Amino acid sequence: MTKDATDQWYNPRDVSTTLVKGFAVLSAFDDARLRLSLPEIGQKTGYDRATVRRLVITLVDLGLLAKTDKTFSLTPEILGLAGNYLRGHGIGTTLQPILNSYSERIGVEISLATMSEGSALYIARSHMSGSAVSFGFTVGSRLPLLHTALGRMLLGTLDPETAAEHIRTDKLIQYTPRTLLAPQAIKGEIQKARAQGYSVVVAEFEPGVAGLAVPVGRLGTAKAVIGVSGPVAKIQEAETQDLYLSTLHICAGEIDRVWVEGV
Amino acid sequence: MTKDATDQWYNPRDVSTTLVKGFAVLSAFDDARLRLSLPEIGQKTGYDRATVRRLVITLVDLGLLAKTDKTFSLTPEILGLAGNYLRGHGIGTTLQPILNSYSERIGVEISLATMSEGSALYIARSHMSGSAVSFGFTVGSRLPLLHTALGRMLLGTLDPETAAEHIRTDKLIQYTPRTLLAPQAIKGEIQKARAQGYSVVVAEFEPGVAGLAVPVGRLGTAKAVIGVSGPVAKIQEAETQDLYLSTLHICAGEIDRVWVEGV
DNA sequence: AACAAATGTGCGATATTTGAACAATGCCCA
DNA sequence: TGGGCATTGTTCAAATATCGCACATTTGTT
Repeated sequence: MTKDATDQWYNPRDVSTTLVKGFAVLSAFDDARLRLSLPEIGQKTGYDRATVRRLVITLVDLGLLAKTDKTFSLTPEILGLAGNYLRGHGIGTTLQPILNSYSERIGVEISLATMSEGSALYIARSHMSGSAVSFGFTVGSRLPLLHTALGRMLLGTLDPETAAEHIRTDKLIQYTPRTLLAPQAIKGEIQKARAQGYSVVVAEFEPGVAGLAVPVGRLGTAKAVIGVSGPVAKIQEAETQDLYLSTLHICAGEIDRVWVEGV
Repeated sequence: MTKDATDQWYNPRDVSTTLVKGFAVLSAFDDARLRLSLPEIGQKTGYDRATVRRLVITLVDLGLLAKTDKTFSLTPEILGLAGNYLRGHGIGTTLQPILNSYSERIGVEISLATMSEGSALYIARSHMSGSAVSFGFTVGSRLPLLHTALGRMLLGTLDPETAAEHIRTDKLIQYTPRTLLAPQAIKGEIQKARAQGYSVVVAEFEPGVAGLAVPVGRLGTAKAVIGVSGPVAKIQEAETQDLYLSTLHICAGEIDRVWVEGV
C-alpha cells in the first residue's frame, strides 16, 4: 500500500493559482530576508510587479504583513494560525509536558519533528531550566532529511520507496567535512536506523554536534520522531548514549499512547 | 499623529478576493474545529461548495491541509511560516532567554503579547522547569483586550482614541462574575494602567486567576507588553505583587534595549 | 434494495487578474 | 541646485481564472 504520486484525487487545474502565489509571497520572507520591498518580492517569486503589489496589498489587508516605509515584514498574526494548529492538536497541553519531563530527567532538550515538504520540521521542543535556546532551531525550523538524526529516522520509518526517492532527488550538500555524500552510504545508514530502531548521526550537519533519534509509534506507521542532540564527545560516550536512547524510547512510547490525534 | 482609518494607502479593489477567501478557509480551523468536511467549511465561511472545494484543494496541494477520509485538518506546515517570523524577529534567540531568566527568578511564567486584529496575541512565553503548561494558552493564543491585564495594558499604551474605539465597539462578554461590563469602569481601569505604568486585573477573564502587565518601551510607542498571571490570592498579596511588578519592569527594560527589530 | 439526502464535478457567464504602457518618485552628477 | 536617468508605483483593456448553477455520484436510511 505504497503511496504513489497517483493518489492525486484532484485535478491539478483545480488548484487556485492566486492562492498559491499569495503563499509564495508569504514564504519569500524567510530567515535571511526580514524586510522586503515590492521589487525584491517580485524578484524572489518571479511574479510581475503589479501582481506582487496586489498580493502584498491583500496580505497587508489581512494583517499578515506590515508596511513600514517602503518595505514589508511579517506580523505576529501568522502565529495565530500556528496557534490554531498547536492547540487543535494538543501539542502544548499533551505533548509538551511529556517532552519536558523526560528532558528534565536526562538534562538534554528533546525535540519532536515530522516530515513536511521534504524536510524534517520541528513541531515541539522540550523546555529546560537554565538553558538558553541552543541554536537558532526552534519550533517551525526545518532540518535536512538526509544528514540529521531526526531526518534519517523519519526516512527509516517510511516505506523504503519514499526514502529512496529522497536519496535520489534531494540535493546533497556538504554541510561539514563529515557529511556523507555517497547515496549508497546514506541509504545504508537509513536502513540501519530502520533495523535497530534508532539513528545516530555525528557531525554531518553541524560541526561538533551529534544527534540521536527514535520513532514515535511503530515503524511504517510512525508519523513523527523525537531526538536529542549535543556535543559529539558526549553523544558518542557509550553510557550516555544508552541512557539517552532508552529514555527516548520510553518517551516515544508514552507520546504514542496519549497522542491520539496524530500530527 | 493618530492613525486614522484614512491612512489606507491602497485601493480596496486591489485586494485579491481569492487570497482572502483562502485564508478564511484556513482560519475556519480554529480550536473548536479540528477536522472539517467541505460542507462544514462552506457553512463556516459562507462560500459556495464548489469554491470551497477549489480552495481546499489548493491548500492541500500547498501542504497546509491534509485530507483523511472525508475531512481535512491543518498540517504542521503552518509552523514553518510561523517559524520564519519567530526566527526573523529573533524571538527565540533574543527574547526567550530574557523571559526565561526573569521568570526563573520569580518562579512564575512571563508572557509577551502584542496587539493583533483586535486581541492580545501571545508572541512568546517563558519556559519554566517543572511546570506543566498552565492552561491552554500558548504562543499564538488570543486574549480579549478589555478584560485581561495584558489587553488593558496594551490599550493603555496606545493613543486614547484607539482604546476608546475598542471600548465602544468590542463585544462585552461576562467571562466571570467579576468581569467589568460598564464601559466607563473599563475606561477608568485603562487610564489607571496608563497613569501608573502597569495594570492589574483580578478574575475578570478566568475565575480565580489574576494578572499583572507592564509595557515594553515607552508609553505611546510601546508595541508590546509583558505580564504574569496566577491565583488571585497570590497576586493580590502586596509583597508578591511588588516583586512581580518590579521584576517585570526590569525585564521590560532589558527587552526594550535589545529588541531592536520591533514586532 | 430502492429512495432520499448530501456531497462532488463539468461548464458557460462573469468578475478578477494580468502585464504592458504610462506616471511618479527618488537618485546621481554636473 | 537643477536636469536627466533609473527605479518603483499605478492604470486599464485583454486574457484568464473563478463562480455557482445544474447534473452526476456517493452515502445513509427505512
